[in-house]
Amino acid sequence: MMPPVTIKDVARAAGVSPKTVSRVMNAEAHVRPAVRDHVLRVVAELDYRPNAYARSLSSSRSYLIGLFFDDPASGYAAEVQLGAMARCRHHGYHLVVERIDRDGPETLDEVSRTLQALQLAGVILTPPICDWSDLTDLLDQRGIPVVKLNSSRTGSSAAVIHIDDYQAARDMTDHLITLGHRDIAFVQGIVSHDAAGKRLAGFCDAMRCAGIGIREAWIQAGDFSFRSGMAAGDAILSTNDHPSAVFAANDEMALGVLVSAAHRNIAVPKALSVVGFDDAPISRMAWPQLTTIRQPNAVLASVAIDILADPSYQQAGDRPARSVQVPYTFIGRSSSGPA
Amino acid sequence: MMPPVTIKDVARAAGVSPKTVSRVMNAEAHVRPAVRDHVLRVVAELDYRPNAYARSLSSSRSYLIGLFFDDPASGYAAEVQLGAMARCRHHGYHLVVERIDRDGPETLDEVSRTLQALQLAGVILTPPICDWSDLTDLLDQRGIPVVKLNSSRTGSSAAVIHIDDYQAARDMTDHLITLGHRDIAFVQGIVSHDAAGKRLAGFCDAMRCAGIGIREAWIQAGDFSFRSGMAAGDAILSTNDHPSAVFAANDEMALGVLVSAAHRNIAVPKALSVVGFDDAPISRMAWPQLTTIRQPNAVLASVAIDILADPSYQQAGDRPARSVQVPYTFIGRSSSGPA
DNA sequence: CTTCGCATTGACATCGATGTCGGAGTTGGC
DNA sequence: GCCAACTCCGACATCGATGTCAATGCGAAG
Repeated sequence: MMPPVTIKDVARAAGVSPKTVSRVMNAEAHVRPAVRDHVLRVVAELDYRPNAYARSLSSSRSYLIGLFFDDPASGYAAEVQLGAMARCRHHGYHLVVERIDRDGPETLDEVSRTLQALQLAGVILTPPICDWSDLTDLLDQRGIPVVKLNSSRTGSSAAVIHIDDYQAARDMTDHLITLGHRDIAFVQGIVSHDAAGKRLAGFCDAMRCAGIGIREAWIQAGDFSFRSGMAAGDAILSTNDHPSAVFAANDEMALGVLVSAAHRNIAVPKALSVVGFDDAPISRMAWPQLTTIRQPNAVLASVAIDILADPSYQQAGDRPARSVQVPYTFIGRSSSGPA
Repeated sequence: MMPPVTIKDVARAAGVSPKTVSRVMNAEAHVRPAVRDHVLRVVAELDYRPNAYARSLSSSRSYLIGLFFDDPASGYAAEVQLGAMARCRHHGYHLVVERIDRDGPETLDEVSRTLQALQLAGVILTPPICDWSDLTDLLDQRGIPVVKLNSSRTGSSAAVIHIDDYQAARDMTDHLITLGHRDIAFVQGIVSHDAAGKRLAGFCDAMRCAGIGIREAWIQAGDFSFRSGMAAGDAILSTNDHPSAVFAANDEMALGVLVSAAHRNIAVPKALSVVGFDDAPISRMAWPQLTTIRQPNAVLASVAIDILADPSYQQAGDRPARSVQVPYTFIGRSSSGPA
């Protein structure tokens, strides 16, 4: 438990000034290769690690990136976190995770406090809070770089990273149509989410292009939760002429539909095909396993970190409005079958 | 995007010295109530928030607490995080989440770098890494306060927080026995986990106390994963004289058993009772819903934060070896029924 | 009325790094 | 052979807070 090694210790041991050590640590130009190597050797020898606080204080940069969630208890959040963490480490950043409760009375104040206290180098916003304008305004106003995941709504100066939800939903719908289904129900997510809207649109357009009518009663509301999926399933499956397939806008709701079907002894996929979206871990724990769309959330998060860690993106002012689209994958499993 | 308000600004506006403002912000003694109130008013007016980096640098305290995970993608991790975050906010701390890959070649080095760079005020360790001695040694050596969750192994100077896994497993086993089951199988977790061992012991003792023999083949290995639960289910249920109940050491594995049973058209709970442990979110998404033991992970995490935030616990040296036990709850749902 | 003690306050150094700037040494073009 | 330009490096101030310590003011004790 000796006091940590400081830059002065290194400087003394290497016979140079602290400033030179600093230059070496930051890979700046104008250091003779011989000196650089020598310093690096001493650094390795003493196992010197610059103090992030001191660095931040003097350079007014930060080595902390914020990851803001509304619901950190979802598999989605976990996946994003994993991807972000791995990439952070690569860039020498660390991840500060905060729960943002949109309905909490003091949430904005808390965020404000966090921002000023930690001077975050950037923030990653996930749905649904990425579309909360009070929050994005606050971040903009402080000039903090922001990347939004799973939302293609640019609006503010934030970068956005997403998959092509619209096309993915079309693909999935086409999958069902190709299997011979014509009576297809859809369980919506929270319609104010950008992605949820795109998924619904993809479904509708696929149906329209195939010349299949959409029955009003078969478009059910939902909020991405298991419970709402079950309720939707109950509504859809309660009559005798239920559809032959249900497309839920995410896996949790699909699971709800699955349970609702089990409740009624409707065999899946024999009497009913159920498909989801996201490829959440639970989609493999269901019975039968869910056909779904793999949304590579960890990859989305890595890309977000890459953007935030990019020095050219750190400058305040006019950040380029970037929009990155990441490819998705169709995952065929056993919950869908021929009509 | 004006520069942030500093302590000097407040001092000037209030007509006092920065030091006095500092005293007020830290609730130190020796400030006249009138002055204190006045300063607080100015602080509120200017919306001043002390810079955490500067604070840490000068006081060599830290406002960051580390939360270390092996597998951040589990529901368990999410729950812990939520509890920890809420409590951190209450104490004015922030949570830095790091994934610790025990098998990664440079993991210890990474951790070491993080520790020195961030000077964490404390670290929360979750299973299984809470029992990784190389890691705990590293933390001890740096004098960083540690709290371990879900492990009652004290060993080092760390505090431990856990439920009574042994008694909970006995309760659950008694529940099955009371329902009339005598042929009961058990799916183990990773035996090196402290909690997993306790759960097995609880099961065995409950059986022994009831005078019921344990069949060797019905104690199956597992690693807490869904997949391993399914494999265990396959092994247990493949013969015609399968047990009438299966107790899995966590919910994910119980779900695996459930799927294995569905695969064989064994009706649950009619022909087979399946119970789990943890009350993970998925336990409610299963069909039928799982009977389980609620382990209040968020509460465990809050307690951990309370301990770490306790100033008396911050001092290096001889920390009291604390061990806190938190109550669990039996949750009866529909996956278990009379034999 | 003096003196001691305590509560209150501020001046100044400090934490560990980086920004600025200027000086010394080198190169190169004329 | 001289001046410009450039490379390399260190002295010093600075970031925004807190620790230390001395100065001040006040009431109570002598």
